[in-house]
Amino acid sequence: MSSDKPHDHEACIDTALARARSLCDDRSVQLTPIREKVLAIVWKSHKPVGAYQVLDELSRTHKAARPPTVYRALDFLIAEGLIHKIESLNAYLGCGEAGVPHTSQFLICRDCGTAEEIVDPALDKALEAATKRARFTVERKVVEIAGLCARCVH
Amino acid sequence: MSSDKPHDHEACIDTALARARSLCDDRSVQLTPIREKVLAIVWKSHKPVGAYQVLDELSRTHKAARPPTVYRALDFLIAEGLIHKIESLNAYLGCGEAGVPHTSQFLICRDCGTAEEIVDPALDKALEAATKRARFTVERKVVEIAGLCARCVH
DNA sequence: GGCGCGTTGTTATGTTGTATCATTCGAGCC
DNA sequence: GGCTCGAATGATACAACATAACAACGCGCC
Repeated sequence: MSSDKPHDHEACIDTALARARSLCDDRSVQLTPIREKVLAIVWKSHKPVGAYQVLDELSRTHKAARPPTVYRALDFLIAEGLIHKIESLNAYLGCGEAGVPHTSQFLICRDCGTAEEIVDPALDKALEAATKRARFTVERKVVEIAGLCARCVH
Repeated sequence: MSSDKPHDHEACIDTALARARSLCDDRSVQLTPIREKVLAIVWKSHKPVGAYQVLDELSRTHKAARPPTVYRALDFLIAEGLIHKIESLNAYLGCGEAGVPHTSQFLICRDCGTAEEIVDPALDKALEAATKRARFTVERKVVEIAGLCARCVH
């Protein structure tokens, strides 16, 4: 997230969950309790979360949870565009633009650990131009910028 | 690589190794036999290579090789800018622009497996503008586009 | 000769992700 | 009611990727 002031993160989670429920309903796919719980865990912060960290949390309420439980839920959520995988961290992050077509670009702070999803049409355009020039058919874009966010650079 | 015609890959490897030797010499760092061998293995193709695949190859001539052997060599080569890590594949690729400051952007074909390193000033500029706007201090950029290359799309 | 430092050897372990098959459960149908 | 089918989950095992920690070696240098 980009706000410089603290935000009501409970509301933030609630919004994300409500939107997820609505989207899954529209698409006639099942946001099961496990999937919803995993989504909530990922949304607990704006920091990318590892799959085994999700597993730890999930285990508290769901003793049967095993790695495949988590990975299946994560795969579902990614397929539905509700979360993103941060490749450079092997971690997962709630998508703030779920349901809106967009490409994912991230600013990841190595100090506070937060990852901000940015939407930059100019960057998209540059990417498109570059791939078109190479006659490359794009299926997936990974843009992950690591460094220090505005708050941590001081 | 971007050429549509086959190229002399032996020459390609030789060039990369020669440049690496020259750069390491300039910098007074040691391109030891293990490191050079690992670099040669990575350069055997223009496809990203996994660390354990490197280990398999290295083991043929170097029986003592273990995971740390390989990862130390890879870390050295990355630090010297001689190879890149492709985060979305957990694999490593020879850098065609070693010694020249540049940001790494890759077009990765899911069909033939080749990864082409592109240099696109417009893309760089867009990235810079986006991060500047967010007052984000960049340390590392990961741009990896997956899809189908011009040869495989047909 | 002994010290410091960079490199490699060695063993063990940590972290991330999948394969495979069994089981459950609800919707639609006869 | 009993069937079947498919989606989701349970359960076990394993594969793939990466690092920790300490020992040993070799070489330049005082």
